[in-house]
Amino acid sequence: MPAKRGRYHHGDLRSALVDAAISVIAERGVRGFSLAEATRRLGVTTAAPYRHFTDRDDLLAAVAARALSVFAAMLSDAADTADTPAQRLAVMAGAYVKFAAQQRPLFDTIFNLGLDKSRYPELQRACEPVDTLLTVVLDVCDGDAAAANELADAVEATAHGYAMLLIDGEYGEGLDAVNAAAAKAIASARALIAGRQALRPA
Amino acid sequence: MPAKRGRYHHGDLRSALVDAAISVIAERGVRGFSLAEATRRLGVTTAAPYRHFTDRDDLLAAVAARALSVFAAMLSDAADTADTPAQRLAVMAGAYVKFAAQQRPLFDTIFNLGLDKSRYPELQRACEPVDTLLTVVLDVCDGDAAAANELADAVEATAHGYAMLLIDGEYGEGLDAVNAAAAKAIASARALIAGRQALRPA
DNA sequence: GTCTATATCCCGATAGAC
DNA sequence: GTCTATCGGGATATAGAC
Repeated sequence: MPAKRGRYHHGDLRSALVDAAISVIAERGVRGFSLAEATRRLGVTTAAPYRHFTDRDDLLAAVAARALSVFAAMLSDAADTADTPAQRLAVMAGAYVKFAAQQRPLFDTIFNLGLDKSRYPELQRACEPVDTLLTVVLDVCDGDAAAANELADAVEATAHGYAMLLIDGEYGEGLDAVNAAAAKAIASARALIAGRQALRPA
Repeated sequence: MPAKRGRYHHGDLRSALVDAAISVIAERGVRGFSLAEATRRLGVTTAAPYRHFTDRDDLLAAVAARALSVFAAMLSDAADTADTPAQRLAVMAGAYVKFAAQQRPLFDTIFNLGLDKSRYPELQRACEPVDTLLTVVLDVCDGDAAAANELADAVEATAHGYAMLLIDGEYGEGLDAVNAAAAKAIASARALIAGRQALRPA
């Protein structure tokens, strides 16, 4: 690794661009992102990225893929702190909300960018670990896979809703709002588990 | 009403701009909206809107306000089809999801535009009817206002999550996906009501 | 693998005429 | 209340040199 600093001529511009994109998104929001600004921060020209990405969206897809792996790791870590499947599902709901708040640029890149996921198979693959994690509920439902999916969907939707409303400012700003929303997501997950009979189509 | 058509010189450009904005958003997405495109569709120049709105965001806030009134009406209509408070809450969750799908430009303007709601008091007021509607759960919770708020929050978050994931394409496209998501939101609302004991901080 | 230079396009906003 | 004209800004993307 030569690593001549100061002017990304050292061969890892691709990865550096992903980092730069994240910091641009962090400061200007996901819809304030521009490729030009990212290159400016790295001291390269606007033409440089086109060696590594076909276009602007291609770079953003790479950002989303990285974001998904961080997301999956966070959910996984949370799950490891619990001992029962029901507890695992509940704490993952809390972690989901905290991820949205603590890693907002990443969360926004995944969910608020609106890129055609179908066009980036890389993203489809990156989603799988997250889906897999939520399947811990299988035990809760006595091995009924269909019931487990309904429950996992419901908890995911609830966590997602709290996350979105939180970053939208509906619960206020600051750490207290984050903790409150996460606690509500956990409590809701428990309520869904308790009332899961009602989830079945009957 | 003079109503000289053909070139909005008839005095209702303000309202026409709101309509045009909605159709632009419908076709290009909420982040593809531009003031210039809206004026183009009306056959007026880009300078014209500034008689009626201070800037681009001011117009979008007007769109959001109209969207919120449509939203509240839809929730209200749904509530009227049910007889018990619990049923009312559940069908509103379903209507929430359907609104997102059927009036997507309006839904996106409310929730996916990311405008500073604090800066537009007009919007704060437009939100109140929606919040009020969700308070029907007071009866379900035996008059316990705190418990009712928790439950209303949980149902709102769940409906919001299903709505967002639906329009994100997580459940597929088409009418079937919409109906399935709405049904899930209703079932989840019932499950939350059934398991509401778990919502209390304990 | 990056740079220089450029082509092309779009946007929001304002000043002043009518 | 709308138009004409324009300013100033920023974006993506490509061609060709090094």
